[in-house]
Amino acid sequence: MNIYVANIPWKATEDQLKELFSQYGEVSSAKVIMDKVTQRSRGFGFVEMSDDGGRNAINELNGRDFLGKNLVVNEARPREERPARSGGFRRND
DNA sequence: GTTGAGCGTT
Repeated sequence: MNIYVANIPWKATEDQLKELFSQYGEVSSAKVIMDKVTQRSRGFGFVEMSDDGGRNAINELNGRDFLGKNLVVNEARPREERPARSGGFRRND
């Protein structure tokens, strides 16, 4: 289950997210989104874990306190497919 | 060394 985690402190990392969500289920993977240029944490990330454990974590970690900040946990939106940068859209004439 | 609404790089 893909989980969207927002309002995370800039000091938080993927490992901390993984440990935090691991308490409610088996975290398959955790990711913190950071700037592509500055490489600084944008303050939000994503956590992938079991479906039942995910809902469990969302219900418990959503609105909870994390490193001094109120976490915003929700189900992540589907990322369409793999929109790679290769090529692009064709101008339909 | 800065900042604070939101949905990721493949």
